[in-house]
Amino acid sequence: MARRNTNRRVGIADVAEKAGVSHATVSRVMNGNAAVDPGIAARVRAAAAELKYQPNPVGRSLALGKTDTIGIVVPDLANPTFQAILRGLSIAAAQDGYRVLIADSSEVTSEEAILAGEARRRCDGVVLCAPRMGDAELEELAPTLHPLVLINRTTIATNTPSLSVDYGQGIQELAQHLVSLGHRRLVFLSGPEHSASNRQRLVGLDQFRKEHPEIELQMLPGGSNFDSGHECTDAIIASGGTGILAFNDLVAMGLLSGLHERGIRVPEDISVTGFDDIPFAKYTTPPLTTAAVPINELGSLAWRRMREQIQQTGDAPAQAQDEFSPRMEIRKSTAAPALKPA
Amino acid sequence: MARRNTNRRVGIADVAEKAGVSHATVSRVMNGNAAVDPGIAARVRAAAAELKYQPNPVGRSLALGKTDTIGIVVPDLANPTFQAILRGLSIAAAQDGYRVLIADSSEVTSEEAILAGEARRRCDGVVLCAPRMGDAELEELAPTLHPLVLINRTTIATNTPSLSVDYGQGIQELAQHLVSLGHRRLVFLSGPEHSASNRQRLVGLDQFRKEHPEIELQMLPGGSNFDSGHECTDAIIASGGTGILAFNDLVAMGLLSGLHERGIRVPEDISVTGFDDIPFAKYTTPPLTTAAVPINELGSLAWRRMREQIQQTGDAPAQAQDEFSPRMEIRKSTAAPALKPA
DNA sequence: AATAAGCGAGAAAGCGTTTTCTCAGAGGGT
DNA sequence: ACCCTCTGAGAAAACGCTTTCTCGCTTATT
Repeated sequence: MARRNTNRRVGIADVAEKAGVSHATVSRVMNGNAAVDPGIAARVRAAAAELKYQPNPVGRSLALGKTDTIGIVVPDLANPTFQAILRGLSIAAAQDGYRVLIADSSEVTSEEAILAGEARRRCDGVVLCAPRMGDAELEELAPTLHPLVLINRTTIATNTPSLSVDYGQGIQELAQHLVSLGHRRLVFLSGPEHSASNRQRLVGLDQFRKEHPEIELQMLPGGSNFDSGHECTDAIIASGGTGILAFNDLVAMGLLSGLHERGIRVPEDISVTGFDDIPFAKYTTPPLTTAAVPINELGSLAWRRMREQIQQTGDAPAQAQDEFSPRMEIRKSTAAPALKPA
Repeated sequence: MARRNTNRRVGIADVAEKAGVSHATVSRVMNGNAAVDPGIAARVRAAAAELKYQPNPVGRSLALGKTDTIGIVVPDLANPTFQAILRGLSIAAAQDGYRVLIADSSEVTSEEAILAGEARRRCDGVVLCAPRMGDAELEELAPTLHPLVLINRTTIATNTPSLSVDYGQGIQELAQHLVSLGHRRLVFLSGPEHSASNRQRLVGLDQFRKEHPEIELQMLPGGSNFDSGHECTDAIIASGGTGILAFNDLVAMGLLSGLHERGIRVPEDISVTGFDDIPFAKYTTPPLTTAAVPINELGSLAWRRMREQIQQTGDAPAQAQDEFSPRMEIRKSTAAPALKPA
């Protein structure tokens, strides 16, 4: 067996011995499950206090079949959006006595299922945040993860609660905003290939194209962070576009920085929009026009949906599908273009 | 006992039965600990694969006495500095097969010890990040947390590995920078009362005062986030200071925003400095002069120090005390004051 | 007063692993 | 041919807890 009971941490047996009762009774007192003689209960509590006894959560988890922990897997912990979700989730869960275990897939699609599975085995449930995996894989994985909440992704077959944002609508509104300012040549700096929210933006922009055939709209491959925005600077300049729709605020900020380095003024020469409205978006130079996603609510709502499943006594699921609409935040990074288009 | 073994997840017993061996043998095969007949091993592996067997980590943890998880407790998960540390820690730990459990004390000092204790019981070690608790309490708590790594805090009696930043030196350099620009009336917007790094800044500023008796240096109570910086705007204006040393970048950004609302120009009317150099500091309006802390290294180094303790076979500790010096980042939020002081 | 009912505490099983202990059988040495 | 050693697999204990089961004791009922 494992380590011999040399200088072991104080366990239930120690308390039982000190109080002169069986460990079953100690357990009963600590959990208040069954009726225990008040005198004995007091003796047990005194012994526990004196020994500073704290139940071992691992033993407890094994016996109870629950860990009071949920896992969250995110594609990139450096992204403020995911940080905010994590924070909201953690705080909400803590209020109900749950902890959160984190897993960062670092945008490595093939790792997601493994990380999620591992997390699920250690936890009572999993929040899968913006998974990059394919629909088929997700569909197959979802049931095995069961108390599962999806963020920025939905399943069809398996009825899993999900939280989503209407990125398609948001990007259309941003494009519309640029057009109404007078822009005629737009560029979309797309996000990670496997990002579902990126696909939603693309679908939204297709719709936009249909409604505005007169507007030129280019697509440029990008990424999801500062650096990818920064790296796109020259491609953006070469594109001749005057209204740039960045995949998110981070990309927009990287681009802002790159344009500044090249001496190109925003918004005088080029207008730039972000997406998400991360807390810093209003502090950029210039403050960023963006579509605000309620990132603070996302985390806490994810916990609520998770809790509903965990507490569920086993009957009707009634899985909620929550959808949020982004809210336009018009700031200083967008303005009418200086030159009339051809 | 707990739930009856109704439709249970597949366990080691199922694999054993399918392979026609005892579960002890299955365990041996899965862990490769003892010699097992190659034929039997193959049979076991086939059975495990067919049943998609994955060992239950909780049972494993109980038997092994380890969870392959470490905890981190931070005062505020909304702070990008702690987010960066968390991220660095998580990624580094993941590389060695460890996960991280998070606990956010929300700046409630009295919660820290409890959260840390709980985390320690569930995990193989704890990283205590910028704890706000008193020295006495920390000294007392440290041994009970044992595989422990401290960030922004040290212990004297108990020899615990710690990572610290020389905030005292950093704040002096920032003050010196303002003075060399011509500022004569400085204001320090102090941080959370119980923050050790705030105390270090105060000590550094005391030193600064001795070396520059001609400079007026006021202290104003503040906080550690956007809002506290924002709320201080009027007090800052009333102070008459021209060079403002904010507790950190977040406070500085809040102040920037407040000053902008009042129509006060930075750096023309007032110069502002931050601290930490969070990723967004270079994108503020104007870009923030600050003292850069190597936040990316902090997390990964914390893991290295933790791993050293976990792997330690029990002999000589040799606990490392790492100290970093902040690096000045002079940007656009500081400039020579417009008016000569009286 | 005798029996039923009820309360409460100990014994023991069970949660899912790992690991020691034990022992059967194979193989080699004398 | 016999005994000893060695390999390797099963039995069982251990990890630390919760909870069912069981049973002794007290109290109420007729």
